[in-house]
Amino acid sequence: MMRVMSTRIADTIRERIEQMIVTGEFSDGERLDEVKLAEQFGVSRTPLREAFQSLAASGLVTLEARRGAFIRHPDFVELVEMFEVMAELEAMCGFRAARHVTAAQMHAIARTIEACEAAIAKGDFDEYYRENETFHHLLYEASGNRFLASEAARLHRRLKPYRRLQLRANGRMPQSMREHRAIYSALERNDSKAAAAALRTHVAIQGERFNDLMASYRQMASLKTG
Amino acid sequence: MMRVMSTRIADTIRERIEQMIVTGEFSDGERLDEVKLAEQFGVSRTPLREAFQSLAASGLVTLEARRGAFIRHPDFVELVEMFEVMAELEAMCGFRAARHVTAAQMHAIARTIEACEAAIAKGDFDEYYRENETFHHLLYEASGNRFLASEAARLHRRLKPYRRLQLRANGRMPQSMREHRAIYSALERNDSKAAAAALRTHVAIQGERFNDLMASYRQMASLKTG
DNA sequence: GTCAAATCTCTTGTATACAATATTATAGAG
DNA sequence: CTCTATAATATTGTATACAAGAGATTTGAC
Repeated sequence: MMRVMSTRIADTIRERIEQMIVTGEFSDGERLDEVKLAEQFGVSRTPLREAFQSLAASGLVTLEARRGAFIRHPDFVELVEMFEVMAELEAMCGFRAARHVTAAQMHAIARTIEACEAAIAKGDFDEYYRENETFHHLLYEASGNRFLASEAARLHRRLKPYRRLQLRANGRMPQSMREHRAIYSALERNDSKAAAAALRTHVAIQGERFNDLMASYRQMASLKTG
Repeated sequence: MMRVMSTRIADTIRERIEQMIVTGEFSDGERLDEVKLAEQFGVSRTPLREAFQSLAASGLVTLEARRGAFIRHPDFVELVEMFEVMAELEAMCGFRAARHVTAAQMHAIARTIEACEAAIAKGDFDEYYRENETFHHLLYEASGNRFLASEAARLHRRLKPYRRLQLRANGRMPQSMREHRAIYSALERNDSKAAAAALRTHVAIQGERFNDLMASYRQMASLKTG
């Protein structure tokens, strides 16, 4: 889980631009100016172009030949689609985890659930987000399918900013915690179908959650164009 | 489906290297020599490095900081894992397609099935592979979830060389065709669960198919080290 | 005043030069 | 002979220079 420190400028730049994108510093469709950004970061265009490619690979920007890199915020429909796939991937993780999870993994999962609840009690949002992420990553690992785990983690990461807004938008945390416990319980009983169903519910956008996301999306949209 | 012609050297290089990787011209773990390849292709290192990044994004090579780009053939376990995820993604496509598929899409799917059968009758393998790919891509589109479709297509593409070997290894084509018809039938009846199940069976590696893949993998492995 | 064509500028794509790090070879000590 | 430290070499990472295409602007015709 610990990131290895890289001395590559391109990687650093990539992270900084990603942060800027995620915090809504660019509007949708905006072109990323190579020379301006290079100047701003005090580097040449070379590492910037590498960063652009990397960002394009994770879908945050699109590269158009001889036109440049353009910010690509998912529209609302795409966002729903992405959450739908995320739900299914997590369900798959849960399904498999119910059979493959080890005692040590169950212990670690239990610990993050408690840490989440403690964070809520303290009102420490950042702590909650961190522990929540750990919870999900542990689940991916517990699937026993490392490729699945990496794909799930990739999409999870991509959805991070939207999930965060969604949760912050209203007091969904207690409900989310109950779902965590339901997932844990299903794993404990080695009930694959229940685990899959619990995770699908936990992640999917349906009912009021749909409205929550829409609200948070509008909020982001207003940031973007502002 | 038609690829737009790009004049970027980097893109051309990327495709050529990908082709070389896929046809087993590099051994697993082999380092791709920037200067040698640049010379070989008659270009500078710049577009080569871009191609490396792109290849890394699709998982064909891994980039190690200040060490270079290394060929990353999936080992057998990883391959099975990837097919497992592919099966689930296709099942998801089928599940959704059973509800969303249009008459025009059904027509197009029927046409590719017939084209597949005609290709088998003619003994035209390349034709079969092309039509089979179209069949699956049509299914992805029919899911009505464009993000899902793009993710499925991405993984499908990544698995292409292995699927090809697997099919060629033995006379699985007739069975595969029966499964295509079963999928079509499920879609026609708007039976989501049946469509999902049929696709899971079609793609998943289980029973004898496991042995087929293992055999073809050994074949590739011998190519790689040879 | 509007439209089209040509030119000019700006931006990306590629090549090359330079810097910094990893790998290998070599020399020396034990 | 082996192990370690140091130097030499090779390779990647970054900067800069150059080439080429896209977009903007100006000029001209109608």
